[in-house]
Formats: sequence, structure tokens, C-alpha cells
Amino acid sequence: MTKRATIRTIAKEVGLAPSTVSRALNNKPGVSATTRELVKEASERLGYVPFSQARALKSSKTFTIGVIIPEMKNPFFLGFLDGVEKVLFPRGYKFIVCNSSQDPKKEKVYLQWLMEHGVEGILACPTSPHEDLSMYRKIKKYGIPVVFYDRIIPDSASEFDSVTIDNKSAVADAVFYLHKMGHRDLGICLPRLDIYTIQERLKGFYESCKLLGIPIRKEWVVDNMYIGNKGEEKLRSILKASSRPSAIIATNQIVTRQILKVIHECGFSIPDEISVVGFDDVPENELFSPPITAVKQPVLQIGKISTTLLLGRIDGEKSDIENVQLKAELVVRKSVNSMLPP
Amino acid sequence: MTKRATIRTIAKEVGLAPSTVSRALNNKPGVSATTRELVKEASERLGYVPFSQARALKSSKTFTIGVIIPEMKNPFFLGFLDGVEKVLFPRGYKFIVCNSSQDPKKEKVYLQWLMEHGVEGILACPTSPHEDLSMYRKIKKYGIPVVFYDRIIPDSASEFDSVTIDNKSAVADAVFYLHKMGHRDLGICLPRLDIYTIQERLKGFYESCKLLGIPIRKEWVVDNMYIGNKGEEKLRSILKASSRPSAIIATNQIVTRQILKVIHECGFSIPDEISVVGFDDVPENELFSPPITAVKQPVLQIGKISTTLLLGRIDGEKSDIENVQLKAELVVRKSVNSMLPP
DNA sequence: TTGTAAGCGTTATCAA
DNA sequence: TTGATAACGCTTACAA
Repeated sequence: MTKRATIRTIAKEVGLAPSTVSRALNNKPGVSATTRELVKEASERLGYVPFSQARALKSSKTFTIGVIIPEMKNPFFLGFLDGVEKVLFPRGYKFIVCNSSQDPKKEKVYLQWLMEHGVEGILACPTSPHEDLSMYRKIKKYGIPVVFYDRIIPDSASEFDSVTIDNKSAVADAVFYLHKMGHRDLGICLPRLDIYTIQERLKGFYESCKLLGIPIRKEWVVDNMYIGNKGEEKLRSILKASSRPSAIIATNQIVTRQILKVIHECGFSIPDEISVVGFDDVPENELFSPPITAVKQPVLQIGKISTTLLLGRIDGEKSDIENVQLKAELVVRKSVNSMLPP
Repeated sequence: MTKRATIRTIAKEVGLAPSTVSRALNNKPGVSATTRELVKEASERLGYVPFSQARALKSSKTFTIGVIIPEMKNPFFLGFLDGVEKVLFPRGYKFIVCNSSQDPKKEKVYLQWLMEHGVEGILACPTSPHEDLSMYRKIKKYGIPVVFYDRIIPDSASEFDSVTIDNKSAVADAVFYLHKMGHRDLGICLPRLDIYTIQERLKGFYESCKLLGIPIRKEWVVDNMYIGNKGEEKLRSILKASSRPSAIIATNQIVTRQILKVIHECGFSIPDEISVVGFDDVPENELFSPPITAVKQPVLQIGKISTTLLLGRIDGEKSDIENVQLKAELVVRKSVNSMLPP
């Protein structure tokens, strides 16, 4: 393992100045064809690898963006990353994935690191529970564009670009559908209440129930499915009570799984004994017995649009802040029973 | 948006030399407590952000590694990345995810980019179909350690560290189990044959069948499940034929889903009419009706071990090449019928 | 067309 | 304890 070849090594090798070598390698004008050939050949032969850190020192272009995701196990973020990559690769950009694990401190550490490492932009699903925008403001002030995706920090709409879905109507659609199918006794399960999207989804539940005159039973709102076994236990006790909901609504994919698990354990059959509306549309929804009716988020789109928006900002687009809101869609399968008289 | 504060800005602000500021900020010895305080306060006030590219120019430490994954949709890699992150974060390292999309050209582009961007090591699941090690050799020669995970390039064992599972026995275990349950008519589905792990899994199938005296029906080996609808169609025709296998073995998670899908479409019930052994253990396996018996890879372990190995190399450990091979485990659930007389 | 020299922000070495 | 200076590898005016 010899010392790395630099532009100087090549210069010496071919008897030219480093600047000429630089020009030749970067296909800049003002170099004779012969020289260029000569330089490229030598570069190849010496196994020269440009050192982008040095270049970044001058140009501050790193062709890297940072992506903050709050959890790794939720397939939503995998789909999102897929969309991000599809837009990034053709543009020659790469991304650094930072898993905040839903921990604001970890998020902060990562954000600081991303700043220091010269990312040109950041896609963030913020996890801060107490509206702490300070770090993101700092980053923006520092000249690094930020686009929020999936979640936003309330009241930050005018400050940051964002790409989200209409979470309220996503759940409202589910409620409307259940209502249409004759359901009046609805339960809902949520992973945890300190997440923006989840709060919105719950609001959508409350608002649509109110609108339709569906009575809300607070005890059928399970808001801590992520907290150990608490949530699952609570759901179990709800299902085993003498009076139980006729349908359960999920608010993300993990929760969908948890609901199915508890229902299986209780030995109920879907949809005859209980109906289920899942959240997030993943391939396995088709494969369950019965196939699960679910709210489908346009994951790939969220990834592609937020990345496109970010790259636009990196390129210096100075237009107004954009808050893109996409629509979720209810994919009807067989997990909801009709409660209507025939 | 004012100009970025540098170490010089701070130096001017507090009337000290840049070198002193550097020492103060990095908690190096040889700075009086008062000065350190003074500098840190000014740094804070000016919103100073160290520029790691410049630091890397001297130290060549970037605290970044590159990870090559071949596909984004396979949950295996999500679990793997989870393991990687768990080891990396406490050590202050970050990772750049590169999705080669099973495309050797794309893989090469990413590898080149990672080299140029000064990653200190690379975790790779190589996708090269024709044993092309040149790029990886180049990287290693250049001084960047490489650890292969999941897949290896045949005959590279003595050259590169690796963390894999015993793919042959993973499938063989499934075959033994099926045999024990009285199955003699086995089919197997594979995503594509140009992948190392898949070749091994197929070998494991052949070898164990031979050992047990199970006759192999070539037409029940579906080797192109990833190619459009070809694979699914072939499987469908196999299932609809007058003589069909009593059990189907999957060789990854996506293929498991495909098998379940086709079986559902054909209207067969599992396990009464056909048995299934899935590959990769994901939460939904528990939730299918019936729950799916599956080969469980120690995904998280693969991530953690390969990362630990890589960090060791980065730290300069000069021990012999390590080829870690982990064992998969068969998780028995209810998707395999007993064919034995009672 | 090619060479010289300065500088990007940081750190290490040596001198004060 | 602090300061001056050089160096990391590359790019880019400007000069030749």
C-alpha cells in the first residue's frame, strides 16, 4: 500500500504543472489533446483517485444530502428512501441516512454532524416533541436548505418547505367508509401521541365521527401501542369486553400488525366478528386472510417530491416556501364487514 | 445569511491566533481555562460550525463508512442497516447508503464515489455477476477496508473479510424438516440465479434432497421469480398441474410473498392442500393464516458483526482475514402439513 | 497552451 | 500558554 497518488504525483510523472493536470482531468478548456491524453493515461496508471474533501474546500459542493428518519422498522421509510434514491442517483447525489430512533437528542447529534460534514441539504422527518425548531433554524440560517417530509413541526409551515399527506382526511376517509358500511362502534389504535402525523390522524378520527354523528367511546382510543405491551393489552381487554367496537382503525403499519396480532390471539375472525382498516399499504396486506382494507400513503411520491424540492433549493431556487400536501387513498379489500341490513 | 464563521473569525474576535482557537475548541492540552472559556463563548456566539472537510484534509478521518445494498424492498436489508446503525452511532460514525439496484454498473459508480468521498470503510453486498473483484481490490489496495456481508464473491474468501450465513444448510434444514413431516414432492422458488446466496440455497436444496433420497423434479425449480410475471406464472402452472408438489420452499422474503400470492390466487389452502416454508422471518409471518414456518436469518447480528469487524479494520487491526459464518434457524409454525400416517 | 502562486479551513510543529 | 508557519489536495486567477 503505497502513498496515495495526488495531482502532484501525476504532475511529476508527466513533467507538467499540477494546474495543468487538474484542468486535463476535469475536462476544462485550454489543454491540448495530447497533454490531456498523457495526463489521463498517467492518472489511470498511478491509480489516482481525486480527493473530494479537498475539492469541497474550494467549491463547497459535496453532492451529499442528509436524511433524518425516525425509525427503521417502519416500511414507510424504506419506501420513502427508495423514492429519494431514485431522484438522487441520476443527479449524482448520495445520501447519508440518520436514524433518530424517535429520540430528539440523537436527532440533534445527527443534525450537527450533517452540518459539519458539508451536506448540501437535509430531508427531515422531525421527531422533536416540543416544537423545538432551533436546530433547524440554525441549519437554514447557515445556508443549508431543509425540507420536512411526513411530519412537520406545527406552525413552521411558513418557514420550511414540506411534503406531507392530508392525515386528517386519510383517517376520515376510513371513518366515512366504515360509516357507509354500517359501522357505528369504532375503535382506533395509535403508536404514540407525541408524533405530529398521529395527532392529525386522531383529529381526523374525532372530526369525522362528530360530523357523522358517530358517538366516540374514549376507552376505545388506544394511544400507546408502542409502549411495551400496554397498548396490546389494552386492545385485548377492549375486544374481550361484553360490548366491543365493530371496527378498529390503525394509524400506521406497525400498529396494523399489532391489531391483527391481538385479534388473532383473541380468536376473532375478520371481518365477521370484527372489521379492520389498516394504515400504509404494503404487499402483505393482499396476502392476509382476508386481505386488509387499508389507507395507502403515496410513499414513493413523498420521497421523490421532497427530494426534487430539496435539489431545487440546492440549485438556488428562490421561490416561496412550498407546503405540498398529498392525498392518501383508501384501498378497499375484504377486512370490513357490511353491517347493513341486506 | 452572513459568511460562515471560521476558526479565523473567532481568532480575530477574541484577539488570539487561529491555532490557539483550534486547541481550545478541540479540548487539547496547553490552553488556559480562561482562554478556553473565552473561545468557546465566542464560537457559540458567532454560530461557528467546524468544517469537517478541512479537517479530513489533514487527518483523513471522516467518520463515515459506505454501505452497498442491492435492493431496497427486501426487508432483510432494512434489518441489516438497523444493526449497522446500532454499532455505528455510539462510535460516532455515520453511513452513506448506496442502492446498487442489483446493477453492477451502478455499484461501480457508487464504489468510485465512496472512494473519492473519503469513506473510511465499506460494507458491501456485492452484486457483480461475473466475479469481478477488480473494483474491490482497487479499494482495498487504496487503503480502505472492505467487509462483504450476506453475499461473497466466490473464491474471494481469503482476500476479504465477510459475514454470511450458511445458506446451504439454511435450506437443507427446511428440506430435512419437510422430509421428517413426510413430504417427498418438493418445489423451490428463487428470485434469480445470478446471486451468490441464491445459488448456495439451491445447492443446499439439491444436496439435501440427494442425501435424503428425495427425487428432484427440475420443473418444480422456479428460478426466475423476479423476472416480470414469468416466475409467478410458472409457479401457477405447476400448482395447477395434475401432479404437483406437496410443499414449496422460498428463498427470500419477496419470493415468500409471491408464493403466498399465487397459492391464494389458485385457491389452495395452506397447509392442507399445499405446505410452504418461507425465507426470512418478518413479523407478518406470525399474522398470516396459517402462520408461516420460515427460515430465520440473524439479520441484526449480520449487521452488527460486519460493522464491528469493519471498525476493527479501520482501527488498524491487522489480524487474519475473517470469514464469519452464522447459522440460520428454522422457525416452525403452521404452514407445513404432516403427511405421515397418524 | 502551460506554469506560478494563492487560497479554501483546519491542524501540527516549532518557536517565542 | 500562545503565536507563526507550513501543510493537507485541489482549483483558479493571473502571468508567461
